[in-house]
Amino acid sequence: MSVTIHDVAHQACVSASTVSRAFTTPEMVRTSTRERVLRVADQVGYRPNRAARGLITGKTANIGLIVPDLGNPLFPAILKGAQARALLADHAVFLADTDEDPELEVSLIQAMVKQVDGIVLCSSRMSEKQLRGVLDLTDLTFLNRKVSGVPIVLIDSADGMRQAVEHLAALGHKKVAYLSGPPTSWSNRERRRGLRASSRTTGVEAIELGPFAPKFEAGQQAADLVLATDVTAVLAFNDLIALGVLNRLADRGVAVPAEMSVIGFDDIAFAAMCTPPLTTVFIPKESAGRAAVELLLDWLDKKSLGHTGGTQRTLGTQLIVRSSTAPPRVRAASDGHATKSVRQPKGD
Amino acid sequence: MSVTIHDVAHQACVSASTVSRAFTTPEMVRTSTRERVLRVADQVGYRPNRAARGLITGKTANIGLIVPDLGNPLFPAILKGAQARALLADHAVFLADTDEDPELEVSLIQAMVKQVDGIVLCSSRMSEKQLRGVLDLTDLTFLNRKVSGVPIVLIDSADGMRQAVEHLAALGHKKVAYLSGPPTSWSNRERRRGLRASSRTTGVEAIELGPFAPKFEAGQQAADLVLATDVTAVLAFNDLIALGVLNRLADRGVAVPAEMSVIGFDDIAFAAMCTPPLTTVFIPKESAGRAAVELLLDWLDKKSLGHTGGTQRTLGTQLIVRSSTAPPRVRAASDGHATKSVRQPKGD
DNA sequence: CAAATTCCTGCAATGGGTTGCAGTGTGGAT
DNA sequence: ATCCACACTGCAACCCATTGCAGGAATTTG
Repeated sequence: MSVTIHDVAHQACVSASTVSRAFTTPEMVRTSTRERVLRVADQVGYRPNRAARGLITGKTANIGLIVPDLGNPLFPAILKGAQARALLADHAVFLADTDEDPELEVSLIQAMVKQVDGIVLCSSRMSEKQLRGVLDLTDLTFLNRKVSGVPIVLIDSADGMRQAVEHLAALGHKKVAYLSGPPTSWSNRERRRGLRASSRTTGVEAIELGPFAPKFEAGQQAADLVLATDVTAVLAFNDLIALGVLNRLADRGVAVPAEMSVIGFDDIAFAAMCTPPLTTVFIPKESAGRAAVELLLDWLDKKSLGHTGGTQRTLGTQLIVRSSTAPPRVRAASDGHATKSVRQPKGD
Repeated sequence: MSVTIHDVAHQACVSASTVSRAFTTPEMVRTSTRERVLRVADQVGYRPNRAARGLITGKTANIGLIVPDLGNPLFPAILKGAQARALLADHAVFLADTDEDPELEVSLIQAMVKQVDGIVLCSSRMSEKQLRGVLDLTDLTFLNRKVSGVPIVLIDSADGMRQAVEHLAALGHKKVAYLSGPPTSWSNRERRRGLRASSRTTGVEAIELGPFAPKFEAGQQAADLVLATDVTAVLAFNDLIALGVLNRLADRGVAVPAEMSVIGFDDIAFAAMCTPPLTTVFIPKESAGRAAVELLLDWLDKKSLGHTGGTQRTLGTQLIVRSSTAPPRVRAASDGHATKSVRQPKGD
């Protein structure tokens, strides 16, 4: 059936051990022998069976990746970065979509455990208790969730929010609404934190609406709630919600940005494609995916060398100003109310 | 480290064989013994190592899934369906993104082969020659590519094109442009075929532009080419291109649908969210993903029973009329030029 | 009561590859 | 010529689980 190490060994008139060494520890094999072995292996199309190798080495060269919803373009983008980085390290990736279900998340982790060296959890929806239950099953790395003792990649959402609020303040907005995301989301907590902080420093009054599911439809729903208030700008938990707001606002005949400014989060591809193009906080999605895989791989290396201690990497954000934000319609003439310092953005 | 079958065996005072049988062939084990074993297994958190099992059974309970570009929302949607279906059958999925590179596709297949029971290839970009090289490596199932002797899932793009052209004809369009996709894409060939056929039956003149990459930016580029012609409607290879056209048309001050009608393909989520909402040909993305996995799994079952013969499943499409299509501005009064029969659409 | 079943369980081989240890052969030093 | 170190290579055990086969106990049959 499949060509094994023994077939190659036989063809090349050496033992299986030698073939194995020719691949894994080439310096232990005489040059002439190694070349012959590799030539034969190439001819017969031999490729080592990773599962079998993993059985004995304890390393599978696979990693798992778990996301809440592939329907949110944020995750395919992260996934793309993660997969590319894994490929660089010659690792394959197992993918699972939990459909926002924490229990399914747990059981998918359990199912994966034996086939991977570690798992990257994106925006995990697990409860603290569930989380503790899986923490020692394998090596976990979290993206956008704060967990101590393990590698984590965080996105500085609070700073993104600062940029967004300062932008609105500079335009002259006095009162804005935040459309809150899932309560269990760390990103949402950070964005709220950033909102409160920059609300204080800029003097912009902020109210909170929600929570809303991170979906387009929830944004449509939210738009009407926003219109029932007297805010002149709205900050959405993510672009999907912001796009929904834009859509519903258009239906209601509210001009964006003339009558209402809208800001999203994530900078998914379509934020730039809609009308008006959405002002949004860019998140380095592929970088984050890459970083998470990198941290996981580093962690595995370090662990095998006896080191410990969690690693953390924080990625910056960048407000992308497009056409969904403008000064509020009713506004005093330029009164110098803009923020004192528009600080330099961090790099990606 | 990890808990093995022997740990359970020891704890339950039986042999490893018995533990194994308690899981795989319960009826061979006395009820009392089985219950004790399962209880112990549960207590110590034993989960069979699938890689080890696969080594001896020849089945890994994993499948691979390869897509050209996760950045195109079509593929995450397919992926989501595929993963859900695989989960039903208790299979895990390996994911790989080829970044539209056929050579990478080949090597990713090779890397996966030993760890999966079969692979689903979505819109494979491989040449015929490359394809033949990998066909006997493992069990392959194709989505949107015609290959003989293996299971395939096809989407009836030609019929989708018919619906689109008849729609335009009914609106009174006389001359339309098709923005061609990747030359190696089977879907593109089908759409062209459907175009030519329905061009004949409806009397609508069709010109072809391109080929274009299936990306937003290519659509922006295409829009100007379209404006240089005298067509009143444009059919894009996919929604990404259509959205790009919409975007550029808006920039050029061309009103859609008043001055130009635009139709896309795929019905990605954002087709409904943009302005104007895009008329597009719906493709059952998740169903297609599910179907591909189902066919692959069936095929593997059948094969182990000695059956052969490729299976094929064709999925229907459905034109979704939104607001990017309308009668052409300059048009004779209702002249009965509409198609004779607007046939019933096929189900998903 | 002995013999034949039936039922359950354990032994040992198996799958594909890795690795500690021992054995072979070569060349250099004495 | 003898001894030794060193570089290669092969043997066999091992990773974890499955499965054909055989043995032992319990039950049925004659």
